Amino acid sequence: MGLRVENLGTSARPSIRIVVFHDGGFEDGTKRELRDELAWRFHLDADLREFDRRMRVDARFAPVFRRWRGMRGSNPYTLYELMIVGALLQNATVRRTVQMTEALLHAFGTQVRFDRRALFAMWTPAELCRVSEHQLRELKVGYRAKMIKRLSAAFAAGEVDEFKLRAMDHESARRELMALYGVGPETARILLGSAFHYHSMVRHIAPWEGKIYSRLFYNRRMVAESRIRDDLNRRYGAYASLAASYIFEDVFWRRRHEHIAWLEKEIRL
DNA sequence: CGGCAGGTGCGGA
DNA sequence: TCCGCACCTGCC
Repeated sequence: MGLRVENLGTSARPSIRIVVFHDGGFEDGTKRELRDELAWRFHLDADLREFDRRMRVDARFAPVFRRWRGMRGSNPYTLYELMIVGALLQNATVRRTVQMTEALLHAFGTQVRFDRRALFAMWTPAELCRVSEHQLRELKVGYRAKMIKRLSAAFAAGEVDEFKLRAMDHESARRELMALYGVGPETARILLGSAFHYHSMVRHIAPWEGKIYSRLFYNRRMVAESRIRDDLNRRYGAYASLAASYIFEDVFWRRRHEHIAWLEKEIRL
Protein backbone atom coordinates (compact mmCIF):
# COMPACT_ATOMS: atom_id res chain seq x y z
CA MET A 1 0.00 0.00 0.00
CA GLY A 2 0.98 3.58 -0.57
CA LEU A 3 -0.40 6.17 1.79
CA ARG A 4 -0.93 9.89 1.58
CA VAL A 5 -1.62 11.70 4.85
CA GLU A 6 -3.59 14.94 4.68
CA ASN A 7 -4.08 17.43 7.47
CA LEU A 8 -7.73 18.35 7.89
CA GLY A 9 -7.64 19.95 11.32
CA THR A 10 -5.98 22.37 13.68
CA SER A 11 -3.98 21.90 16.87
CA ALA A 12 -7.17 22.43 18.87
CA ARG A 13 -9.23 20.09 16.69
CA PRO A 14 -6.79 17.65 15.15
CA SER A 15 -7.93 15.58 12.20
CA ILE A 16 -6.21 13.73 9.40
CA ARG A 17 -7.29 11.86 6.31
CA ILE A 18 -5.41 8.86 4.98
CA VAL A 19 -5.64 8.19 1.24
CA VAL A 20 -4.73 4.59 0.41
CA PHE A 21 -3.25 3.53 -2.92
CA HIS A 22 -3.25 -0.21 -3.58
CA ASP A 23 -3.45 -2.74 -6.37
CA GLY A 24 -6.27 -4.89 -5.01
CA GLY A 25 -7.07 -6.84 -1.89
CA PHE A 26 -7.97 -3.86 0.27
CA GLU A 27 -11.09 -4.66 2.29
CA ASP A 28 -12.95 -3.28 5.26
CA GLY A 29 -11.00 -5.49 7.65
CA THR A 30 -7.77 -4.19 6.19
CA LYS A 31 -9.00 -0.68 6.74
CA ARG A 32 -9.49 -1.20 10.45
CA GLU A 33 -6.14 -2.92 10.83
CA LEU A 34 -4.43 -0.15 8.93
CA ARG A 35 -6.04 2.51 11.09
CA ASP A 36 -5.01 0.76 14.30
CA GLU A 37 -1.46 0.25 13.07
CA LEU A 38 -1.09 3.87 11.99
CA ALA A 39 -2.50 5.02 15.31
CA TRP A 40 0.23 3.00 17.02
CA ARG A 41 3.15 3.98 14.80
CA PHE A 42 2.39 7.69 14.97
CA HIS A 43 1.14 7.44 18.57
CA LEU A 44 -2.05 9.21 17.57
CA ASP A 45 -3.81 8.36 20.81
CA ALA A 46 -1.02 9.77 22.99
CA ASP A 47 -2.36 11.71 25.95
CA LEU A 48 0.01 14.63 26.36
CA ARG A 49 -2.18 16.79 28.60
CA GLU A 50 -0.20 16.13 31.77
CA PHE A 51 3.05 16.66 29.89
CA ASP A 52 1.78 19.99 28.52
CA ARG A 53 0.66 21.15 31.97
CA ARG A 54 4.03 20.35 33.45
CA MET A 55 6.17 21.82 30.71
CA ARG A 56 4.14 25.00 30.42
CA VAL A 57 5.66 26.23 33.67
CA ASP A 58 9.22 25.13 32.92
CA ALA A 59 11.43 28.05 33.85
CA ARG A 60 13.81 27.68 30.97
CA PHE A 61 12.26 25.78 28.07
CA ALA A 62 8.55 26.58 28.30
CA PRO A 63 8.67 28.36 24.90
CA VAL A 64 10.25 25.27 23.35
CA PHE A 65 7.54 22.98 24.69
CA ARG A 66 4.89 25.41 23.50
CA ARG A 67 6.38 25.62 20.01
CA TRP A 68 6.37 21.84 19.55
CA ARG A 69 3.13 21.15 21.37
CA GLY A 70 1.75 17.81 20.25
CA MET A 71 5.05 16.28 19.19
CA ARG A 72 5.56 12.69 20.24
CA GLY A 73 7.84 9.77 19.50
CA SER A 74 6.68 8.21 16.26
CA ASN A 75 7.89 6.68 13.02
CA PRO A 76 6.34 5.19 9.89
CA TYR A 77 8.32 1.94 9.88
CA THR A 78 8.06 -1.58 11.17
CA LEU A 79 10.43 -2.47 13.98
CA TYR A 80 12.63 -4.41 11.56
CA GLU A 81 12.84 -1.50 9.16
CA LEU A 82 13.69 0.98 11.91
CA MET A 83 16.32 -1.39 13.26
CA ILE A 84 18.00 -1.53 9.84
CA VAL A 85 17.99 2.26 9.77
CA GLY A 86 19.51 2.19 13.25
CA ALA A 87 22.32 -0.09 12.06
CA LEU A 88 23.00 2.22 9.10
CA LEU A 89 23.19 5.26 11.38
CA GLN A 90 25.91 3.77 13.52
CA ASN A 91 29.29 5.41 13.41
CA ALA A 92 28.54 7.19 10.15
CA THR A 93 27.86 10.70 8.95
CA VAL A 94 24.40 11.50 7.58
CA ARG A 95 25.79 11.55 4.06
CA ARG A 96 27.22 8.08 4.41
CA THR A 97 24.02 6.74 5.98
CA VAL A 98 22.07 8.07 3.00
CA GLN A 99 24.54 6.49 0.59
CA MET A 100 24.33 3.07 2.25
CA THR A 101 20.54 3.24 2.48
CA GLU A 102 20.16 4.05 -1.21
CA ALA A 103 22.58 1.33 -2.25
CA LEU A 104 20.63 -1.28 -0.26
CA LEU A 105 17.21 -0.10 -1.42
CA HIS A 106 18.25 -0.13 -5.06
CA ALA A 107 19.68 -3.62 -4.68
CA PHE A 108 17.06 -5.32 -2.52
CA GLY A 109 14.06 -2.97 -2.19
CA THR A 110 10.94 -2.76 -4.33
CA GLN A 111 10.19 0.42 -6.16
CA VAL A 112 6.52 1.36 -5.96
CA ARG A 113 4.75 4.13 -7.83
CA PHE A 114 1.63 5.83 -6.52
CA ASP A 115 0.25 9.32 -6.21
CA ARG A 116 2.73 10.47 -8.86
CA ARG A 117 5.66 9.43 -6.67
CA ALA A 118 8.19 6.64 -6.88
CA LEU A 119 9.37 5.31 -3.52
CA PHE A 120 11.19 2.24 -2.30
CA ALA A 121 9.66 -0.31 0.01
CA MET A 122 12.24 -2.12 2.10
CA TRP A 123 12.96 -5.82 1.65
CA THR A 124 11.63 -8.37 4.10
CA PRO A 125 13.83 -10.20 6.63
CA ALA A 126 13.41 -13.47 4.70
CA GLU A 127 14.52 -11.84 1.45
CA LEU A 128 17.62 -10.42 3.09
CA CYS A 129 18.50 -13.86 4.45
CA ARG A 130 19.15 -14.97 0.88
CA VAL A 131 21.73 -12.21 0.45
CA SER A 132 25.31 -12.99 1.44
CA GLU A 133 27.40 -10.86 3.76
CA HIS A 134 29.83 -10.46 0.88
CA GLN A 135 27.09 -8.97 -1.34
CA LEU A 136 26.24 -6.52 1.41
CA ARG A 137 29.86 -5.50 1.88
CA GLU A 138 30.14 -4.84 -1.83
CA LEU A 139 27.52 -2.14 -1.30
CA LYS A 140 29.94 -0.46 1.12
CA VAL A 141 28.06 -0.97 4.35
CA GLY A 142 31.24 -2.20 6.04
CA TYR A 143 30.97 -4.15 9.28
CA ARG A 144 27.26 -3.33 9.42
CA ALA A 145 26.77 -6.19 6.95
CA LYS A 146 27.02 -8.70 9.78
CA MET A 147 24.46 -6.78 11.84
CA ILE A 148 22.03 -6.64 8.93
CA LYS A 149 22.41 -10.39 8.38
CA ARG A 150 21.98 -11.30 12.05
CA LEU A 151 19.02 -8.95 12.57
CA SER A 152 17.29 -10.32 9.46
CA ALA A 153 17.89 -13.89 10.60
CA ALA A 154 16.41 -13.12 14.02
CA PHE A 155 13.27 -11.60 12.51
CA ALA A 156 12.91 -14.31 9.86
CA ALA A 157 13.13 -16.96 12.58
CA GLY A 158 10.37 -15.26 14.53
CA GLU A 159 12.68 -14.47 17.43
CA VAL A 160 11.49 -10.87 17.63
CA ASP A 161 7.82 -10.23 18.29
CA GLU A 162 7.13 -6.56 17.75
CA PHE A 163 3.64 -6.84 19.21
CA LYS A 164 4.83 -8.56 22.35
CA LEU A 165 7.47 -5.88 22.79
CA ARG A 166 4.78 -3.20 22.51
CA ALA A 167 3.07 -4.61 25.58
CA MET A 168 6.24 -4.72 27.70
CA ASP A 169 7.43 -2.22 30.24
CA HIS A 170 10.32 0.07 29.34
CA GLU A 171 13.07 -1.92 31.04
CA SER A 172 11.99 -5.33 29.73
CA ALA A 173 11.67 -4.05 26.19
CA ARG A 174 15.09 -2.42 26.43
CA ARG A 175 16.64 -5.64 27.67
CA GLU A 176 15.07 -7.66 24.84
CA LEU A 177 16.19 -5.18 22.18
CA MET A 178 19.75 -4.95 23.47
CA ALA A 179 20.04 -8.73 23.33
CA LEU A 180 19.93 -8.47 19.52
CA TYR A 181 23.22 -8.36 17.67
CA GLY A 182 23.83 -4.82 16.50
CA VAL A 183 21.48 -3.16 18.98
CA GLY A 184 23.31 -1.30 21.73
CA PRO A 185 22.23 1.45 24.11
CA GLU A 186 21.92 4.17 21.45
CA THR A 187 19.93 2.13 18.92
CA ALA A 188 17.75 0.86 21.77
CA ARG A 189 17.08 4.46 22.80
CA ILE A 190 15.97 5.37 19.28
CA LEU A 191 13.75 2.28 19.01
CA LEU A 192 12.19 2.73 22.44
CA GLY A 193 11.29 6.36 21.75
CA SER A 194 10.24 6.15 18.10
CA ALA A 195 8.76 2.66 17.76
CA PHE A 196 7.51 2.03 21.30
CA HIS A 197 6.75 5.54 22.56
CA TYR A 198 8.47 5.17 25.89
CA HIS A 199 9.16 8.70 27.09
CA SER A 200 10.16 8.23 30.68
CA MET A 201 13.62 7.82 32.13
CA VAL A 202 16.68 8.83 30.12
CA ARG A 203 18.99 5.82 30.17
CA HIS A 204 21.65 6.72 27.63
CA ILE A 205 23.05 9.80 25.91
CA ALA A 206 25.42 9.32 22.96
CA PRO A 207 28.60 11.46 22.99
CA TRP A 208 27.55 13.75 20.15
CA GLU A 209 24.15 14.26 21.78
CA GLY A 210 25.89 14.91 25.08
CA LYS A 211 27.87 17.72 23.49
CA ILE A 212 24.69 19.37 22.27
CA TYR A 213 22.91 18.99 25.61
CA SER A 214 26.01 20.37 27.36
CA ARG A 215 25.75 23.61 25.39
CA LEU A 216 21.98 23.86 25.73
CA PHE A 217 21.72 23.10 29.42
CA TYR A 218 25.02 24.28 30.90
CA ASN A 219 26.49 26.52 28.24
CA ARG A 220 29.64 24.40 28.34
CA ARG A 221 31.50 22.30 25.80
CA MET A 222 31.23 18.93 27.51
CA VAL A 223 29.47 17.82 30.67
CA ALA A 224 29.57 14.20 31.87
CA GLU A 225 26.82 12.00 30.48
CA SER A 226 25.85 10.85 33.97
CA ARG A 227 25.29 14.42 35.15
CA ILE A 228 23.14 15.38 32.14
CA ARG A 229 21.13 12.19 32.52
CA ASP A 230 20.57 12.61 36.25
CA ASP A 231 19.62 16.27 35.87
CA LEU A 232 17.13 15.47 33.10
CA ASN A 233 15.56 12.66 35.11
CA ARG A 234 15.34 14.79 38.25
CA ARG A 235 13.84 17.75 36.44
CA TYR A 236 11.40 16.03 34.11
CA GLY A 237 10.70 12.78 35.94
CA ALA A 238 8.37 10.45 34.05
CA TYR A 239 8.65 12.63 30.95
CA ALA A 240 12.42 13.00 30.87
CA SER A 241 13.18 11.47 27.49
CA LEU A 242 10.19 13.14 25.79
CA ALA A 243 11.23 16.50 27.23
CA ALA A 244 14.81 15.94 26.09
CA SER A 245 13.63 15.13 22.57
CA TYR A 246 11.63 18.39 22.41
CA ILE A 247 14.68 20.42 23.40
CA PHE A 248 16.90 18.48 21.02
CA GLU A 249 14.55 18.84 18.04
CA ASP A 250 14.10 22.51 18.72
CA VAL A 251 17.76 23.41 18.32
CA PHE A 252 17.87 21.71 14.91
CA TRP A 253 14.75 23.58 13.89
CA ARG A 254 16.32 26.87 15.01
CA ARG A 255 19.41 26.03 12.99
CA ARG A 256 17.37 26.39 9.81
CA HIS A 257 16.62 30.03 10.60
CA GLU A 258 19.64 31.27 12.51
CA HIS A 259 23.34 30.55 12.53
CA ILE A 260 24.39 28.63 15.64
CA ALA A 261 28.17 28.58 15.49
CA TRP A 262 28.82 25.94 18.16
CA LEU A 263 26.25 23.60 16.62
CA GLU A 264 27.85 23.76 13.19
CA LYS A 265 31.05 22.49 14.74
CA GLU A 266 29.31 19.58 16.44
CA ILE A 267 27.51 18.16 13.43
CA ARG A 268 28.78 16.88 10.13
CA LEU A 269 26.58 16.14 7.22
C1' DC B 1 47.53 10.63 5.96
C1' DG B 2 45.49 10.44 10.61
C1' DG B 3 41.25 11.42 12.79
C1' DC B 4 36.60 10.82 13.17
C1' DA B 5 31.54 9.96 12.24
C1' DG B 6 23.91 10.18 15.19
C1' DG B 7 28.06 2.67 18.12
C1' DT B 8 28.65 -2.00 19.10
C1' DG B 9 30.62 -6.52 20.43
C1' DC B 10 34.03 -8.54 22.81
C1' DG B 11 37.59 -9.76 26.06
C1' DG B 12 39.57 -8.73 30.31
C1' DA B 13 39.73 -6.21 34.88
C1' DT C 1 29.75 -3.09 35.47
C1' DC C 2 33.22 -0.74 33.41
C1' DC C 3 37.07 -0.04 30.19
C1' DG C 4 39.85 -0.30 25.94
C1' DC C 5 39.95 -1.72 21.51
C1' DA C 6 38.89 -3.06 16.65
C1' DC C 7 35.91 -2.21 13.05
C1' DC C 8 34.05 -0.59 7.09
C1' DT C 9 34.11 3.49 4.63
C1' DG C 10 34.44 8.26 3.12
C1' DC C 11 35.32 12.95 4.10
C1' DC C 12 38.07 16.64 6.06
